[in-house]
This record gives sequence, C-alpha cells and structure tokens, in this order.
Amino acid sequence: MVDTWHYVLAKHARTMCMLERVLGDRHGLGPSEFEVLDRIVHHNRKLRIQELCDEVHLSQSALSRVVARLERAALVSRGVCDEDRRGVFVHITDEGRARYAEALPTQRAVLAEVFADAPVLAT
Amino acid sequence: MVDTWHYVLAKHARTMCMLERVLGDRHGLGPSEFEVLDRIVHHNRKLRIQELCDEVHLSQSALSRVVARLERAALVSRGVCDEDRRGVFVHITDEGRARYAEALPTQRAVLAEVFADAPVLAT
DNA sequence: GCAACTTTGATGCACATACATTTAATGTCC
DNA sequence: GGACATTAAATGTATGTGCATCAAAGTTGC
Repeated sequence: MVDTWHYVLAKHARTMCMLERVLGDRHGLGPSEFEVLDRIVHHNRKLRIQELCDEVHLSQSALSRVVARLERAALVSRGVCDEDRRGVFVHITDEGRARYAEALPTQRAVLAEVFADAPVLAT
Repeated sequence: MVDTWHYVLAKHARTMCMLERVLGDRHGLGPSEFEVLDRIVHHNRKLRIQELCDEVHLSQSALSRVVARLERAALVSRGVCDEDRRGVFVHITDEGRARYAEALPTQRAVLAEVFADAPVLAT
C-alpha cells in the first residue's frame, strides 16, 4: 500500500517531468494541454467545459485557463451552447487535431520508456 | 501502458488532493513537508539537503523552501556541515518528530482508502 | 411574474513549484 | 599560490494550480 503509493509518486514525477520537457520543446504543449486535446479527440465531438472537467485531473478554474491557452494558440475554439447559454462548447480545430496527432507518438514514446518495466495493472 | 499511466494519474491526483486537505487541516502540513519529515525519520539521522534531494520528488529549489518552511515551524533545524562548509545539515526536532508521529496515521488512512482496491505491484 | 436558489464558467488571489542565477566554499590545474 | 571551474544551497522570477468569488443564465416555489 505504501509501496504502491511510492510507485505512483515516482512514476508520476518522472513521467510528468519528461512529458513537460519533451511535449513543450517539440510541440509547444504542456501535459494539461495535451490531456485536454486527448479527451476531445477521443470523444470526437465538441464537449462542454463541464464534461471535460470530469475527465481531466484539473480543477474547474485550471481547466478554464488551459482551454483559454489552447484557444489563444488556435488549437480549439469556444462557442456558446444554445440549449444552455451558461455553457461553453469546446471544438477542436484542424490545427489542434494536427498538433495532437503530431504529439501523440512523442507521448507514447515517453510512456514506453517510463513504463517499460511496468507490471500489469488491474483497476 | 497507457492504462498504467491513466491509473497513475488518477491515483496521484486523488491521493494528493486528499493528503493536502487532510494533512493541512489536521496537522498543518503539506504533502511535501510530510514527505521530507518522513525521509528524515526513516534515516533516523541528520541529512544533507543534497541527500534529501535524491529521495524527494522535488527540485532543489523547492526542497530548499520546504526545509525553510519546516524550520520556521520549528519542526527541523538547519546546521552547517563542518566537513564541507557549503553543505547544510537538516536535523529533525522533537516537535518535528511528534508532529510526524501524529500525522502518520492520518496519511496511512488516506492511502488505505485510496488504495483499498489496489493491485499488488512489482517494482 | 418575481424572488430566492442553483449552476456554469471566468477571474482575483495566494501559493508551491521549476528554471535560471547568485553566493559561497571546494577542487584542480599550472 | 592564484586563476578558473565545480558544487551546494539560497533566491529572483515566471508560471500553473486550487480556493473563493463573481456574473450570467437557468430553475423552483409562491
């Protein structure tokens, strides 16, 4: 249990550090930006901020700012939600899709390196 | 592999969040402060900043500030290292030991809750 | 229809962290 | 022994995060 926690801590620190460096240097993305793009691509549709919030390991405020950064970089666009005008839809742009596709192999390579010796996990 | 990473991300986020809240509220400690005390207690001797740096998932600068906070709270004290006068030794104080002992069950309870369903891990 | 409450997403603020630099002490080469 | 590089730890600075709060829109009860 304590061992599992140490394992999680170590892998998390190492992976995050590598992802930050390599995604940042090669693709101009942070891990949070990548994660948000990843969720949108996998759903393959526009999502509400709220839906993203449930899937991403970020507070609502942090997510709001990540989306703002992504929009500034033209990787996503925000649109109003007509059914509930409090809501905000997040679209991924073509450029966002391209950037994600470009970054994905990089991320996978990092995971492969860090988790090469990984045990098989349940849960 | 991707699954392992998702597992690590989820458990890390959940555990960190709970630890931050519960250690902070009940014992006035952050996760980093707790981790540093933990390392010192387990070695059961004064350690150099550098040694701590290898064991803790923090940058050198972050560690320096964590130790500064702990010293301000009188949980550790810093002393010069006579062999290498660039170095700094970190002692744990009686109060630090007491606070750690008090916080340990709290931390274990959080781990128990989060990792109740945890698979057995190698590595 | 209106007032009170809730919900959604954005923002003010405080703070912890990482990176780069600084300061001081050591080490090394000649 | 003196100049230059190296190392340890502290600090300036920028940034990302969470909490609390806010404004706007929606919901409920009367």
